[in-house]
Amino acid sequence: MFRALDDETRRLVLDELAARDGQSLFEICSSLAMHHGVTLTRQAISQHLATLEAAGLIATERRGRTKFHYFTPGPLREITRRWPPDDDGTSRDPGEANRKE
Amino acid sequence: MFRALDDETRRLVLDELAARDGQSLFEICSSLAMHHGVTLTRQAISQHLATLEAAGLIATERRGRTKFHYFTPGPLREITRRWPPDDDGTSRDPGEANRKE
DNA sequence: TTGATATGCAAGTGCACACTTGCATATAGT
DNA sequence: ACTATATGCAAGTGTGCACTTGCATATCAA
Repeated sequence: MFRALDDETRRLVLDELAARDGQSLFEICSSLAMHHGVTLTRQAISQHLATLEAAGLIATERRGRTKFHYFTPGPLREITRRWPPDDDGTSRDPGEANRKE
Repeated sequence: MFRALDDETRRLVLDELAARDGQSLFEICSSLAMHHGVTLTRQAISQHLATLEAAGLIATERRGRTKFHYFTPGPLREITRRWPPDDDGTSRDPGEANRKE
């Protein structure tokens, strides 16, 4: 799952599906090219989709010769579950102790 | 940041610091060995800490010859900010429930 | 100073992954 | 049947990263 998120193309795919769910492979390809200037081959995107599906971040549904993809953000909750926000009770300090990057 | 999370050792480091904040490099090394059976060289852990610091996930404070490390989970919030929980119940994919894993 | 502690820098190795190319498979329309 | 559409499988390539080894630097105590 963390590995699936460690790729900007895959993160953009999630963005695209979050914006418009249920796209096919070709639709995702053109959407990525349109909105984000990603010019990868169809096979590359297909492999990314397989990775995302293996991570449980997207679900697929096959209808006829087309495969539709849906964003399933469930696994993302594992992150905040593992490292919950450091809420020490005090009001949220906008200063936020570290000021780098 | 996502790349920093894409490594089990680094995730365990975050777990360790979340459990006991302000550990030194050697303390982290022994903690990882004790609790998780991680037997890496000190330099390897040091490189991981540098990666985590570059990602803004930990902050360091040098006192004397010792460097203390603190967990700063702020950047993790970017994840839920980018893909907020899908709480609208209008999913149009029937049978979309996670059935894998 | 000498010696022990705690960390930093740099080069080398092996492997995993992103991407491509080429061919195969399945479905829909005529 | 034939053709176009939509996706899948498999092998090859290049690069980045995790980890190690070796040496250097900085701080504390005697």
